[in-house]
Order: sequence, then C-alpha cells, then structure tokens
Amino acid sequence: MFAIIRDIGAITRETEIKTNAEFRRLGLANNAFIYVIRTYEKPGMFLGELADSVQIDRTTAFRTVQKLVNNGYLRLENDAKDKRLRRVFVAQKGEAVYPELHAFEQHTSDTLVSRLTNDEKDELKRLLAKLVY
Amino acid sequence: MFAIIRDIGAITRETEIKTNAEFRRLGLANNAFIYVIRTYEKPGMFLGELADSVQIDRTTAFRTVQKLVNNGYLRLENDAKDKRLRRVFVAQKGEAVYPELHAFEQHTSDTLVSRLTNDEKDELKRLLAKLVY
DNA sequence: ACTATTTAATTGCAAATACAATAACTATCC
DNA sequence: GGATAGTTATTGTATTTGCAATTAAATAGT
Repeated sequence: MFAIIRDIGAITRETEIKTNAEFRRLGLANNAFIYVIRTYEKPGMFLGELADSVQIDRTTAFRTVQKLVNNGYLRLENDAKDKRLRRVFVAQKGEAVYPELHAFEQHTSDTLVSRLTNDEKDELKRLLAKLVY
Repeated sequence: MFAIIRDIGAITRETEIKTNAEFRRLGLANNAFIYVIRTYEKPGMFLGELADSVQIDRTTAFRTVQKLVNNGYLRLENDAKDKRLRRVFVAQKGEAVYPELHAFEQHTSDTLVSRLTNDEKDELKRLLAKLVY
C-alpha cells in the first residue's frame, strides 16, 4: 500500500514546482500563494491557526506572512480580547490577485484528474477527504 | 475539484514532517531517507535520473546525495560508457538501514489509510496511479 | 570532421527553512 | 489571587534550498 503515499508525495512535489514557477513573477513563490488563498477564503485566522491550516512550520509561516505583509498582499490586526493573537487578512493586492491564484489552482487540479471519469473524480475526492479528517 | 489537490498537499506536508522527525537521529532528515529507499530499490540510477524519480530539484538532489555519500549511506560509480554519468548505489549503511526505512514508510501508509475498507484502499491506489502515469 | 544542440554534473549565491530558545500573555488549578 | 502550565508570537542561527550560470561530454546535423 505504500504506493499510495509515494504517489501522493510525487504529485505534491511536481505541483509545487509548477505553481512556484508560475507565481514567482508575483513574488508568491515558495508556497506563498497558498497563504493568500487561504486567508482570502477564511479571513481573520491568527498566525498559528493559518500555519496549521496549511500544514507548514509555524516559524516559516510567520516569516512568509511578514513578507506578504511587506509586499502588500496581507495585513495583520491585533486581537482585541487576546493580546497574544495577530489575525491575518488580505490587503488590496491580495484581494486583487485571488481570482488568478484560484483559477490556476483550479486549472492545475483539473489537469491532474483529467484522465479520470467524473465518477472517479468524485470517488477520489471522497476517499482523500476520508484520509484527511 | 481543487479539494483533491489541497488534500494531497496537506497529506504530503504532514507526512514529511513526521518522517523527517523520525529519521533525524540517523542523519536522514530533509527527505534524505527517500534517496536511500529509491536507490536500494533501483540501484545504478545516475544522479539526474534519481532526482527525477523523486521529483526533487536536481541541484538539491545532487547535494543531498553528496552528503549521503559522506555519511556512508550511498556510493557513486562513474559510468564506463558515458563519462558524464555518475551512478548511485547504496553503501553498507544504506543497505543496513533500508528495512527500517521501509517499515516506517509502510506503517505511515497503513496509518494514513486505516479508515478505509480494503476495497477503498485498492480503489484509491488505482486512482492515484492513474494520475501519476 | 566540424559545428550546433542537447544533456549531465557541478558551483555560486541569495533566500528560505526549521529547530531551539525566549518573551508576552492567558488559562487553570489549588 | 498567586503559582503553574500552556499558548502565541517572535528571534537567533545554522543548515538547506533552488535558480542561474558554468563546465564537460555526448549526440545530431550538415
């Protein structure tokens, strides 16, 4: 059964190479585009929550978010109740670029599963969801 | 359908974190263990071939292999016909450690799919194989 | 045979990465 | 309400990473 884990790893690494190449021109290589997508879709996560949601080391995520704030893609807000928390939102540039990021993700995903029938796509989706949750 | 690509990425990142933590004590973090496994299973690949087989940047792969050669896990041999090629083989330490690496990969994979029925496991394996090839 | 193109390995270097440690704050327990 | 434990953000630092460029060798084309 280890073929499953190898195939999954292979797909991820190949996808990341393509996506990073695509978004380097926007300063969103090194998986930075993921942060913009996730933040757009779920605004107001605090830093550690965002890091966990993308399964990336918290210190790495922290520095990536810093860079994205400096670049104008994201912005941070202190939580009113809990002074430890800094919540993440998209800034103007992040808002503007989201459609393009999402379209590319969609396209990449469609290409990946293009040799499957619709039933197979649904089944794969269902099975993967079962692994994750 | 982009849930598929997200779930796949999430599984990979989580798996890599666990596996790197497990094998750090052996000096096989940063995905180095993958090279030992693949080389053991297909000895004599040249450097670029090995890099492609694990979907990792060739320069990164090159440096990782260098380190593994220094650590006694792998060894290199010049190709007799084509003077550009350096073929990779496991050395003593690589040979010795392979069973443990493979057992861990097996265990990780089994844990990952433990909530699936046997039929579902087979189906997932089949669908993923269809994506990769 | 000779030039041009391709492919492999390698190095240079700036940036990214992640473990470890610390500081600030919150929640819990007695 | 004060000590203790747990959580979050942050920094220090050494290592890793990967794009770009270089060298060397093989292959293709004429």
